[in-house]
Amino acid sequence: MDIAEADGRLLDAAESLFYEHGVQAVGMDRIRAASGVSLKRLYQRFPSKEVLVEAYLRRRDGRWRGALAAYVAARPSVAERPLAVFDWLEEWFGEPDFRGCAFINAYGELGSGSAGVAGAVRDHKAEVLRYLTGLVRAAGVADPGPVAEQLAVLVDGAITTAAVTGAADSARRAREAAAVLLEAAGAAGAAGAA
Amino acid sequence: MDIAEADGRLLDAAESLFYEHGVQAVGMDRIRAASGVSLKRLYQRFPSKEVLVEAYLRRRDGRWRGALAAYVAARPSVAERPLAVFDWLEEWFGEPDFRGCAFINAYGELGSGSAGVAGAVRDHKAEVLRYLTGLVRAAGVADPGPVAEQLAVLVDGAITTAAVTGAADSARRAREAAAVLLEAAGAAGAAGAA
DNA sequence: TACCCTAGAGAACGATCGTTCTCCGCGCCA
DNA sequence: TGGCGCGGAGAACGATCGTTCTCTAGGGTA
Repeated sequence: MDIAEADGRLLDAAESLFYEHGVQAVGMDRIRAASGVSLKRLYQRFPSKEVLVEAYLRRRDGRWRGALAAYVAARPSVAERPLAVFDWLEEWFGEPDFRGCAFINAYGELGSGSAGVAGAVRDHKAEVLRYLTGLVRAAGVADPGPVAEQLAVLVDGAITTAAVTGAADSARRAREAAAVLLEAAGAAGAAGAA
Repeated sequence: MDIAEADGRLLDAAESLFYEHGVQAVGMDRIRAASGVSLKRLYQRFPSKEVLVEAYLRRRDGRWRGALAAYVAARPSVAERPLAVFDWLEEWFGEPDFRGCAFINAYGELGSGSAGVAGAVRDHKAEVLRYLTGLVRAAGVADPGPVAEQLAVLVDGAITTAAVTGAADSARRAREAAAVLLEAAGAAGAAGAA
């Protein structure tokens, strides 16, 4: 097993275990068992649990935003794309292992004690906001910043609501709200389109 | 020290420590030290940590909603009250010990492992939604359910955004969004009022 | 064939956790 | 006054944590 594969297996195991059970509830030995990588190699690649947690969050950030962007980009109309974000959320909420936002969960658990984790979470939220701002601008809103911030609030709210209630309809409600906000802000006409 | 005072001191200590550092990062001995209540009494009143955590959440739920309702009820106009929720959030976000939603934090940390905690979190969110529904109805919206759900999403999103960014302006953005949504739903004229 | 470096398996270590137990001193009732 | 029970302080216990160490086996090089 080369280094790249060991890293991948470690991060895969870390992601599924940390996300499902929380960070503190999962010991390093459990990651070793799930990954099949020895403890020695684990500590060679990630010299502490905190480093591994931050690496898990940063890789998940890239993948999560990549999957979202790929889904949204498939919509031909730029006016629909901001709303497509919420369609993607609804699909995500329906997945059986959905358990809320990994970044908010990690921040609530460790944010006050780990600067690295807090930084990864802040970076993720900032990137999402940047991405939403681009979508809103492309949809024809002259001043996209405020609306994008509103959409970001709706995204986070929909995620946490779905996590707690276990139902996916918060995505629908957030989508309807986003449509109203976009229309009020002067976006091109697709607001409200199914 | 009688039982009521011991309970109060234990829950006070649990609330400030659990909320600031997370549940798993705080040991029972630290709660004993902060409360001044002996470990023996602690376990007489709360026979396990999980029971204490759930009691902490349920007491916080009552106080949190009580403080919100008191603030909102001071607004003379029922049409303004749904928006006053976000004014209260903005004040809360500015407090130095603000660290996000205690319920979402606890759920992310323990939700998959503790049915009692998960139930307390779900009950809290359901009560908040019930309260918002009443406010929206009183503001003159004929079908308050969907709008109240949207406001609940905005509330949760504003809280988590404020927690991660450390800035209180997500409350303003959420308030503006709520005003647009209420007006679109046919609420009485105060929407958008400062 | 003899040697060395690496990696794996898992024991070991010190710390800390939730929980229980021991011991002691103080206040109440006869 | 003497005994009794309750509560406080904190040691103790077993488990588990993050991290390191030991031991051993195997493969590449002279």
